[in-house]
Amino acid sequence: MNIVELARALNISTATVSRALNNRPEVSAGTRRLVIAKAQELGYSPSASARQLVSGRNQLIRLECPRYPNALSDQYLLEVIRALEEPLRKRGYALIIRLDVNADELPPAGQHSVDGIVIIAEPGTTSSDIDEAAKLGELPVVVIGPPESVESRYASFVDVDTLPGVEEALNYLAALGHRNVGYIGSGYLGSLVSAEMPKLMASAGLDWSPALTIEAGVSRDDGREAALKQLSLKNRPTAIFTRTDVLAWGAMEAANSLGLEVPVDVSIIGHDNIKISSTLNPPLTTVAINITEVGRLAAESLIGMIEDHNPPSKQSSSSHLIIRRSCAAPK
Amino acid sequence: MNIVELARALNISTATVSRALNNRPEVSAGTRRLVIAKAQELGYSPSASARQLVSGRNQLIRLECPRYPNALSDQYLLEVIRALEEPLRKRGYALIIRLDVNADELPPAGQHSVDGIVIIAEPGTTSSDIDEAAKLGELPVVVIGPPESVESRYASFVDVDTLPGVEEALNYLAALGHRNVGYIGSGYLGSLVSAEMPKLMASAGLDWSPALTIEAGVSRDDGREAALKQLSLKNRPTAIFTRTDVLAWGAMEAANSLGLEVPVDVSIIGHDNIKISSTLNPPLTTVAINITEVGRLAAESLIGMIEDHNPPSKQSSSSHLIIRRSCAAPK
DNA sequence: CTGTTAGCGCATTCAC
DNA sequence: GTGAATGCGCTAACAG
Repeated sequence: MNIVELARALNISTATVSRALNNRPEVSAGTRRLVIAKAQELGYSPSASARQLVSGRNQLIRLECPRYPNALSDQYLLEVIRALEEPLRKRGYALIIRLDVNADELPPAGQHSVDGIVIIAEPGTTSSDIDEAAKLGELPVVVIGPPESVESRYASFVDVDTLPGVEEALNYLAALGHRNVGYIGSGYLGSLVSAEMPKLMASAGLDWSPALTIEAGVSRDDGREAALKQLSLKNRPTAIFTRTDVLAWGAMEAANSLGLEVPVDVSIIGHDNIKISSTLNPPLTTVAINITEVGRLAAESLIGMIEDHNPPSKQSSSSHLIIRRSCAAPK
Repeated sequence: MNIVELARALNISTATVSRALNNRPEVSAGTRRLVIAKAQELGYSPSASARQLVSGRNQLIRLECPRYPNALSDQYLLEVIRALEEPLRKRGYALIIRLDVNADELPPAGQHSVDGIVIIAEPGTTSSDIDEAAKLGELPVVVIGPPESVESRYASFVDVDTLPGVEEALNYLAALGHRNVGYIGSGYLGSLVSAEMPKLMASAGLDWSPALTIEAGVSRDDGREAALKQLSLKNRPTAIFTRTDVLAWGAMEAANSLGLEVPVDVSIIGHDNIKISSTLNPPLTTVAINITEVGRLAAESLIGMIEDHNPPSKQSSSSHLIIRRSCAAPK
């Protein structure tokens, strides 16, 4: 069933059918109703490729994901995929997934053409990666969660403004009576949170010290090792804030292995509110980012760039503290 | 840069260019080299939609994933995606992801046309779902991990032959000296493993009893509850075999909460070898399925159906036991 | 082995 | 407000 058959069944021209189906203003309401009804009746569905051939668009979005090093980041990745896929699908776009992208294996041919690209940034993502993907503005691109240093005039950015949630977390710790709080970072170069930590801790009324700051990495093991170091200090922290829930999980294990009970002996706060965090023992108090919102913002800005030629934008999705049971007043 | 410009730059016809680029036999080797070199030089990449319009193919594969209920199944899902995407990409196919498919929201229009479909089966998948997706044989379909009862003449199937690994696991338990072994199933209706369990246990020399068999579900909580029941029995099992690692994880928690130490007081064997299983405490002995192989088999059979019109096939990827530290001789 | 040509299904001019 | 005609880039027949 193609547009010609549809038009013939209606005794009108293909041009009118096309206009009716594409919500063009130059068609009478009556004709449009007829066309739509008949299309439904006959089960007509337009050929994406023919449309693309003539219009240049193909309703395809590519998602580029870096290789993350461990299980839980994978889960986070899947949530992002979900959060993106749904709004895009509702707008008629399909998501092509490209996992584990390596710059070295990009056969310029063989690339499917797409209407836009979503790039999930990783620590190694650079500004020129972005510019290249955007082909200097020819192709709409939105970047999710870029490192601070990454910029591009050609792409939209959706980042996660973690600061409000982090502030909330530190204030909460201070309110519980903590002073001596450790920080375990994820090792992102130039991470805003890490950079701001001294200031943030100070304004929450906490003591910050370099000895209690470790840029660990992203895995549970990284978190465990870092926490092990901090908790073995003679002036050990009464609470630990970690840059990710995965690190927090590792920190919990470290505490347990040292015979310390969470939250009685040490409080732990994570960041990301990944699914598993509520099932840890004890359930992890954590800074929640709204991944669904991230996906929605990314999808909307991308569609805006594609359909309305919106200029690149910068948006943030915010964060807040979710209090569960991994924090208590210090002994 | 399109095929016409490329042809003009070479002073040959577009037909020859097309043939050279598509590895057709009717082209001289010299011409082919020239064409390929020039194409690279000029950065020519063919338009997928133009190609699809005339050839009917578009090098697109759709992956349909059901909504899984918990975090770890998500991780398993992502591994499958990885395992599929890589071989497909190498063959020039792109993967469209469709998450959380619900039968109720399939607008027949708006579906992107694809060359083939991969369906990850869930407990609720039925034979007619498959037939429908395959459009009675018009569209190549491969189903990964179907429930036993699902069949279709129109689709290929890749399932995970878990039996060898399960046998290995039970024999291992028997060799350690266990007799009284609990089984926690995932609740799949008509699951082969569950159905075969009495026989499998018997042939391993273990005692099977209905009281020690629970079809729990898929979540960690399900596993914990089921194990709690089994371990509270007065004649409690000295070992538990679970249908998934997630269930095993829950079972470990149950044991711990009862003051039982794994593996000293109770041995636990899981199934799936998901990433996290090696990081549990103790590291989980488990039956490993080869997800990468599953993805490869699925990709290959799908491409075979598409490109060589192979008939639907049935394949299995096998399994084997990975011994870590969650099992010991019974006290 | 290579060239010529005819569409694939659609959106879009330009007429009317 | 509608119809006729054109061409997007490519592959497949058919000729040579």
